[in-house]
Amino acid sequence: MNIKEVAKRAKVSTATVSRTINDSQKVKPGTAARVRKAIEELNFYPNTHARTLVSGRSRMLGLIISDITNPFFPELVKSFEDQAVQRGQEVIIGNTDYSPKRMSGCIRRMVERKVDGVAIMTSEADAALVTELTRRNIPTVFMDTGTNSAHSANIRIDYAQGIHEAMDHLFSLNHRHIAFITGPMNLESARIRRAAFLSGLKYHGLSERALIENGDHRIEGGAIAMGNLLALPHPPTAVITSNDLTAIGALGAIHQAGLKVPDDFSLIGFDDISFAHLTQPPLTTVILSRTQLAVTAFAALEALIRKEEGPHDDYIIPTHLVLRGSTRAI
Amino acid sequence: MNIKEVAKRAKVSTATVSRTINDSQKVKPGTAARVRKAIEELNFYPNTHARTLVSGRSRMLGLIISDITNPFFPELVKSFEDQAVQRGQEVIIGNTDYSPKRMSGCIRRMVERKVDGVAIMTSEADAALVTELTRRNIPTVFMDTGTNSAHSANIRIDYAQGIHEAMDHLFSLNHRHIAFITGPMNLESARIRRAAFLSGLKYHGLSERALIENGDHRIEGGAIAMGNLLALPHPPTAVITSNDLTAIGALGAIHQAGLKVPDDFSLIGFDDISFAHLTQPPLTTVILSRTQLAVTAFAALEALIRKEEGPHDDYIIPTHLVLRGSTRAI
DNA sequence: CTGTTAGCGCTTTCAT
DNA sequence: ATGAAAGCGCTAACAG
Repeated sequence: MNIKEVAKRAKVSTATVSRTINDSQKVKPGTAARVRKAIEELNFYPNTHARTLVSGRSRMLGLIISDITNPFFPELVKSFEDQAVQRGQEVIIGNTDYSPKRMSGCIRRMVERKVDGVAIMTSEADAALVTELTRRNIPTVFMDTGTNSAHSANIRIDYAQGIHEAMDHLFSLNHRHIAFITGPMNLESARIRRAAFLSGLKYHGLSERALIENGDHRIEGGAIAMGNLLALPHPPTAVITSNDLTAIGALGAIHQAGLKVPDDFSLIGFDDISFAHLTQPPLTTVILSRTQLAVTAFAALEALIRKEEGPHDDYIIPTHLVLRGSTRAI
Repeated sequence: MNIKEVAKRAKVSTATVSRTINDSQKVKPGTAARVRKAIEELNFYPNTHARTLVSGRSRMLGLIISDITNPFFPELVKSFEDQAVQRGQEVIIGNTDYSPKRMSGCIRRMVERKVDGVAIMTSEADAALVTELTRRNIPTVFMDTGTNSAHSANIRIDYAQGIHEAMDHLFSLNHRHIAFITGPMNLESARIRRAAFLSGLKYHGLSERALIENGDHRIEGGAIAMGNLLALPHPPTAVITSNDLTAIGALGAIHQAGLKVPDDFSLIGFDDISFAHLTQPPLTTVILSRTQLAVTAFAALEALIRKEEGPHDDYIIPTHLVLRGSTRAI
């Protein structure tokens, strides 16, 4: 079942069938209709691999993420795929599992499959591994890392805004002794959040009371860090965490200690993963819209693929505080 | 950059390069080494589309799921992809969003991309839509629906086992008034769970006290159903739900009413989504291993693709109760 | 063991 | 507006 059979049935050449499939203007409506009828009758689907081979465009996009089971990613993946499918593009996904080795494997797969572009949405991207892409001039979009160039774009996330909103909120609730639980310090994005906390403290004239514990962006780390905070002679009255998983761990530690949120502690997370509003109490947190991120990344990638030249706008994703039940005034 | 340039550089024919790439035995080690060196130096990656075109095999698999943001799926997707990547296969994912129309779109994409096989892991599969696959003799694996044939296999999930284990557990805890909150009754898998509850009741001689509320496999439905149960003159002492989301909704309703789990109610979920152990208290639930499901589906698909004839074994995934903190004796 | 060559199904000049 | 024909990069006979 191929274009030849369609051509035979419609009594035209394969070129005309091809033109019809590709909506070329130069086909007489009557002829096109005959071709379409034949396609319908034969249940013909064009072979994308043959098309790719000759056109050089695969209509496939790569999407590299850290781990689909990390609740940050599914929504991102879904929105990105929706965009792609709407435009007739396919998405192939790469899970790096936070490993540089697997990352380079992902990139290799993308190159082999001749993707038209790739979005690297991991927080731990390693610039060195991406040379394979740049060398081949494959359009690439990064999150948080990398720079804008002819074949790549960087989506910046404004972590600071959300953190500052969280601190303003806590400040207005009379909290003056606020702690921060970080993510892993080898992550650029975790360092940015930590820095935003520090600058917020400064803004409110609280710099001398900086209270920081290290977490790992996982539940366990949050629980341990919170334990340390609770053991302090003067524990903080409020805690901001580098992500929601950390906050969930902290919440557990607080409960474990027989204390309550928000009565004894105010707690604010970051990310707004889907489970954040299901905790007891529902977690006040900072939203980073994965949909917005996906839509922006896709648009940036498309622009790159279409080689839209000129200094494109900076892509930047805002973050915002969303109030739920885990904070209260003292 | 293609096989020709590699051939030129290694001073062999393209056929020899192809043989080397494909680990054909008929290449003299020395020649193979020279070819590999050239590949390395030129940074050559074979074009998969050309390979597909000539070999007829795309080394791509389709995986159709309902919705990647439904916590049931990410783990399934990850395990399936892991298997595939290990064997040099790519996975393209289709989200049906529970819509037959989108399902048929997914299938069309799979056919166009010439996938070697497809795993349909939605619970709401519509047999009619799949004819496109069967007509083209594309190996297909289903979950819960469909039958075993030359080009398709069915993975059965033993929902009843887990439900019965849950009921035995509750019975041993002296619960005699047990309710069940169902999923949407148009889902075969939800009907099976409901039937398992009924048969369990019968087994324990409790048939005359069947107490069933309808849910929708979402949080809201669970909350509403639990509200109805709480409003009863004689509320049950324990509740089993058709999935974890329903249990989380029920948990919220119980808390809302000022009651506690497991003190006032015992609660058991189903699925063991990743958040199930993060609730307060951690949810006792029935595990359906997504990893096992993915591994089995992948193996079944591979067997089909290799055309391993003969009446293959029935594929069946067990389910088991996992004890956590939401049940207690009365 | 290695080379030559005919396609795989499609798009795209170049003619007509 | 349509057709003929030359490849896209690779694999798989078939020859040697």
